[in-house]
Parts: sequence; structure tokens; C-alpha cells
Amino acid sequence: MYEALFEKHEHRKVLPDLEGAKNGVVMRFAPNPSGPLHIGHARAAVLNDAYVKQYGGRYILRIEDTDPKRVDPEAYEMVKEDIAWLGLGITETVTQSDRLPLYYDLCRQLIERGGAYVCTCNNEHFKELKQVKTACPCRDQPVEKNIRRWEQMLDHTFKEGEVTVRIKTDLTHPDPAMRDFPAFRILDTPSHPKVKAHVYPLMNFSVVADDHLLGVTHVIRGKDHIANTRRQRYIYDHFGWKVPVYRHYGRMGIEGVVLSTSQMRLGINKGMYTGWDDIRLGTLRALARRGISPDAVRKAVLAIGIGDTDISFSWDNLYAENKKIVDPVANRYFFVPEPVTAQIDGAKPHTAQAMLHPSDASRGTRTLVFERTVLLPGRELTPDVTMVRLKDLFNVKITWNGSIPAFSYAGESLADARAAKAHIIQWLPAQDSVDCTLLTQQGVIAGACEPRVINELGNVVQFERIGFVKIDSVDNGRVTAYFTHK
RNA sequence: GCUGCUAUAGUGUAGUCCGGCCAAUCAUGCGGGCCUUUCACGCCCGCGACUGGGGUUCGAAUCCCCAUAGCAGCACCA
Repeated sequence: MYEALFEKHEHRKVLPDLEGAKNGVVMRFAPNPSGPLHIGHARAAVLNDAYVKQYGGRYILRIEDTDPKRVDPEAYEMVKEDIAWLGLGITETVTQSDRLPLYYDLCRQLIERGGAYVCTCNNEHFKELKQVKTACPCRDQPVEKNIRRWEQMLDHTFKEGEVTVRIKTDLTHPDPAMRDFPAFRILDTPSHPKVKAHVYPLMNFSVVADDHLLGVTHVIRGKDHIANTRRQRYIYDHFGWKVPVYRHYGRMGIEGVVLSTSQMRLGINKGMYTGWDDIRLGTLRALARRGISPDAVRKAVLAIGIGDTDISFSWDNLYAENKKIVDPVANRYFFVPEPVTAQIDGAKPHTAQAMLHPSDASRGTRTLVFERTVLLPGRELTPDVTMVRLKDLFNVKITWNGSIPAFSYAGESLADARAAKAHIIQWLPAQDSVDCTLLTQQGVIAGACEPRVINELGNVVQFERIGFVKIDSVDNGRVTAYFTHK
């Protein structure tokens, strides 16, 4: 009784149930190896992964490389790296270019069953016939002739563009997209980087063949595949195979970035981007480089779920997830952007102890030794600022002579600084700092940071009052960091 | 043009199947406050939505119809 009441208002954090999944599932992630994975891929990859983990079962990585025009040989490796980064529970991997004989065999079977025919009609002509729901002459030719033509495809008697295997569907189907769609083609060029072939299955055929052969029970993919799902049903029906359960989620746009692999590649080639991990791109490796945790990506994507509404992915939501992960672990350091040198009059040498993490004293402190001269953030020293507190050090009075500031010691009292509403700002000892370049999506910020940051190579840290950053590289004592988020 | 899918706050999401408990959930964002030697974290308060119009009904975010908008497909891509 009470449970029922609670249930009502307790919003569920889990994905909706999948039909027929009680006894486990077999699912797949099926990227095309044309480049590294991006956020869009992560949605499919993580959603399927989450269901496999929820119900138990197998999770197949299937590399769909049946179009040599869209294969980047380097992508095979990149995809695997990206999947490892995401932490998917892949249980087995298949590559479609290894499986061409399987598809050929099934195609022959389908022709024998009368479910497909080998069409030599001109493509434009076929299109016209399709629009007016009319069969082309090849459609009704005897099975023997189709088999002969199929063999001629395989032995390369036919050349590229001369012939195509079509699935018999329903020519009167109201949706022209359903009518006798193609299943195999010949491609003479380019050659496939992994296999010698000239007859290639089209996606709708190889997908059905593999989903069936691999025992896939549930498919979650974008709604751009809705039409394909319907087309694929014809193939299942011809073979008498059991159809998996499908879910199609809506289209996802991402503010501010291009997700098209071909466009990213173009930009890289033009020199607009530094590479696939350019921090302005939406690839997983770009996110990784910026200090986004795979778990944050996973949570953000799961929060979106499998709704079929078109959505726009917001960075804010991803950053919020990432911050929850990163804030408790990131050590704090001072980074002074666009530093100006300030000599503090009247101050004796001090040694500042700043906490590595404000809510975890056990991590200890960093030591910053003040002698006489410090580096301060230039942009914050405007003539209306007459007092600041150097964090963990002391107060500083600023006297302006026109636009020239003079700095003098103004006591240790934190209460004074509070009373004066002075900002508590980060600083660095002039004699003990390292150059640090901070790269943001908006541009480059030159500055300096604590020498100890060098030891954080590869980690996400927080530059106090700036935001979280990933320490990307250290070169000759110079630090390069990437801005993650506030 | 043809076919189909969708429509809840700035963003994401719950609720829609089985109409009343929804003057609509949660997160994020934004505004304000508290805490704090960071403009981080944490805590508190607030802002903000059922695309429009008809209909059915005692009662509609939920069912029906129309409109509008967005998206997808109609490839020898996936």
C-alpha cells in the first residue's frame, strides 16, 4: 500500500523495460569504421551496453565495413580504443568484411527461395518504375536465370554499375522506400583495405544476416533506421527468421559541434582542426583530452534515454555529470592568467600553505614561498580595485597612480578582507612558477601555474577560480592544459 | 511529391499505454541566500513547460480529429 504510493512519485532512474528481455539479451553495437567514435555513437553504444548489463547476455561489437568507400583503415583501431575508453562490456567482436562468404551463401539461398532477383536495369529507369509501382523485367525472370546472373556477379562477368541484387518486397507499398530495395552491388574501386572482393552486400542485407546469425534479440538504434527496420522485415520474412525487438531513439544534435565524420575529416585535412582529438570536436577522444570522464558521458547519455523525440544534447548536462566525478578527486592549484608582476611593499617573507583539496585535509598542502614579488591575474587589477587578498597569504592594498598600480602589505586579517569585500585571488611567487598555456574552446590563455602541476600530468585538476583543466603535456618545464569546464 | 515518426520549462527527463492521486517529476541552467581563505563543492529559497484549435467526458498532459512545427526515409551509404 505504502509502496504503491512511493512508487508513484519516485521517478525511475532506469531505462524502460525491453519487451522479451527477461531471460537475457543479445545486443550489438555496429559502427562503420570511417573514423573515431563521437558522442552520437556513444549514445547507441552506451544504451545497448546498459541493457545488456541490466538483463545479462552478450554484447557484440560488429564492425560494418561493407562499403570500401567509407572505410578508414585507421578507424578499426580507433573504434576499439574508443570502446575501451567508454568501458563497454563487449563480449565478442565480428568484422563484416571477414564474413562475405556467409552473405554470398545466404544471398544464393534467398534467390532460390524467390525472395530476391538480380536486376540489370538502368538505375534511373528502375527508379521511375518504382515510383509508378511497376515491376521491372528482371523481377519475374526464373530462379535459374537469377542464379546464373548471381554467379556472373561473383565471377566478375558483370562490372560495377551493371547489376544489383534486389529484395522482392511489395511494389504497391505506399512508401516508395520499401519497394524492391537493393541488397548487393558490385564495386570495382576502391579496393577494400581488408579483403579482396568486388561483390558487396548493402547494409540491409548484411545487418539482417548477422543479426540472425549472431542471435541478436534486441536492437536499439536511431530513428533514421526506422525505414531500414521495415525493409529488413521483408528479408526476415523471406527466410522465415525471427525478428528482433527494435527501439528507435530520436535524432540528437549537439550544440556547437559537427558530428559528421566526413566534415570533421575535411576540417582536419584543411588544418582547421589539429586532429581527431581537437578539443573543439565532439569525438570521444576530444572529450577525453579535455578531461571528460567516460562515466560522465555514460551518465549523460543514459539520462537522455531512448526517447524518440529529436533532442539537442546540452554540454551543461554533461559538464554537470563530469563535475560530480571530477570535483572530489581534482587537486587544487593556482593558475594566473595573463600575469602581471607585482612587488609588494612592506611585506616580510611568508610561507603559504594552501590545501590540495578544500574538503580533504588529509591530502596535505602545497607550499608557496612569498619573498617579495608575485604574479597576479592582470585582468582583475582594474583601477576600481583597491584591495585584494592573496589566497592563503595576506591582504594587499592597491594604490593607483593613473593606470599604474602600487602594491603594499595590508595585514593578515581575513576578516579585514571580508569587511572590505576584497576578492580573494590566486597568485604565484615570481621566483617559483612555470609557464602554463591553457587551451580553451574559445582560444588560448597564456599564464603561469605552480611548479607542482607538472606532477599532475594526465590528471584533471582545478585551477582555483578558473575551472577544471586537464594537464595535457609538459614540455621543457612548460605546462599545457586543456580547459574542461567551470 | 510520397511514406512514416515525434511534440512537457533554456536544455534533458518523468508522467501519456490503463483519463481523476498532475495547480505536472527529477536533473541541469538561471536568480537570490547560507557555508567557505576558489567565481569549486555542499545546503536553502525562487524562476520556468503540457505546440495550437476543436471534440469525447462529470473530469484530458493523458483518448479522437484537424492544424502547425521538427525530424527521418524514398542511395548500387551505414
